[in-house]
Amino acid sequence: MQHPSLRSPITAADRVLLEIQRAIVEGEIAPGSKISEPELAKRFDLSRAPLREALARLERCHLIERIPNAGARVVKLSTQGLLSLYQLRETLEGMACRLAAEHMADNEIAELRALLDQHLNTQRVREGESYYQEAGDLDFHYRVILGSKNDYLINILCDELYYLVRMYRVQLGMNGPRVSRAFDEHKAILNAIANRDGELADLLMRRHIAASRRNIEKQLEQTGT
Amino acid sequence: MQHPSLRSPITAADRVLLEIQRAIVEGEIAPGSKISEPELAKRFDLSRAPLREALARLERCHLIERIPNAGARVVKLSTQGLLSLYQLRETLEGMACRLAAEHMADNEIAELRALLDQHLNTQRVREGESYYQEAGDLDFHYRVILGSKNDYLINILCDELYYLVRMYRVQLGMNGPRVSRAFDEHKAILNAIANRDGELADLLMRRHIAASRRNIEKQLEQTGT
DNA sequence: TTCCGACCAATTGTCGACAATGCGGTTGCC
DNA sequence: GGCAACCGCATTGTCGACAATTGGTCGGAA
Repeated sequence: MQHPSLRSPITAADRVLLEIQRAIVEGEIAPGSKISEPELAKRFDLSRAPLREALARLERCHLIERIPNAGARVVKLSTQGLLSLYQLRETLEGMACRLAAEHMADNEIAELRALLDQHLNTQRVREGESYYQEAGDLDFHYRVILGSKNDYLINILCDELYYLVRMYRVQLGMNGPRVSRAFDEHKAILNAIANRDGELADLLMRRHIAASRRNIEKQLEQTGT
Repeated sequence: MQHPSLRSPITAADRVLLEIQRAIVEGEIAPGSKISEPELAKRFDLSRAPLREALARLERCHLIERIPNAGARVVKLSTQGLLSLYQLRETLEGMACRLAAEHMADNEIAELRALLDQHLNTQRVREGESYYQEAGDLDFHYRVILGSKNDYLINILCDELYYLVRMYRVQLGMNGPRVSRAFDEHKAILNAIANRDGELADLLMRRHIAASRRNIEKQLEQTGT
């Protein structure tokens, strides 16, 4: 499965999936709250069949947890969960960087560099708007991951883990002073990839994600357990 | 989602899932062949609703590939796919080893050591029977993965990747002379974990899986592309 | 002969209703 | 008064039928 919006025919299940995904990630549906199939079916005005299809995919990207004959609940954010998630991200995205340094085409690297400059400019203009930072950051990470050319790795990171990552970042209101530093780290990672130094790219990406984790961790502890 | 057989109520979708999983892994349903929902529904004597639920989970563990409005096909084995899969396994199971060295309880390690001795004995008796080797090997890897105590990592390896790993091994008839060497490697990995040397455990597991990959790769090239 | 377009059968996506299971409140007993 | 079993209700799992889309085939025109 790839990102639904990229697949040719957009089915009803796809639409409701995107809608619910957004609602959960942005906290519109509260973490830990119960998912009622009849209620959601009525709310989106469709039958339970496509809704269940959507729920199956939501479970796949860890946004909900289902128990047979008992229903589904939205996941709860926790320090433990954040730690496990970012621990995995460090390893996987580090691996992605190493592979990207081997497999990315020269023009892909050039495009990525252009993207980075562009994001840096829009960032300077729109100081403090976390949305653009969020989008820009994700864009960079996505491209590096795709550059690994490993389909299983791409699937896990982009389809199964990233919605949850976004959920943590959005719900904890990430912006703060880390924004500009993140751009520098991206630049360094890109340089390592451009130099075909996979080992360094791996290391830098791990540190980059670890720093991001500490940042969120701090925020989460402030907000409360 | 955890392994279906471990969840309390076994639904109809679970039964047919296990059945089809087995059929695909063992090659009873040919790789690349089309999956017909009406046909399977008739074959297992149930409606298409639970069948589609099963198909969704089969897609999740990469045993089938679905295209909207066009149907599902059993995955085809390929050198490229094997490479990507084992590349990922090296990284993930290496990580699992490192975490297991940190988090496994002493009694868990003791149990794992007992398991290894037991498997070694049964292996000596049943020389050449690849089934027991297969089961024993998986058992070892599963325990190490569970020892990592990282739920996301456990989910990816045990629920999403391992059916595919088994598919490659079963369909290529893995037995050969690597059996006894694998036991020694397991032993070395366990020792590293017992010594709480995560770095070494990581390295040894990566080598262990790389060796396994080369073994299968050789077999796959002999059999044909 | 080859390419293009429309038809047609088969398959997938969706729907509404029924059956089975789990949960909460109530009642009865210790 | 506390605990346990019972019962009704809501929710999930399953079913069969209908609608929408696809892929292939047949026919016609360049």
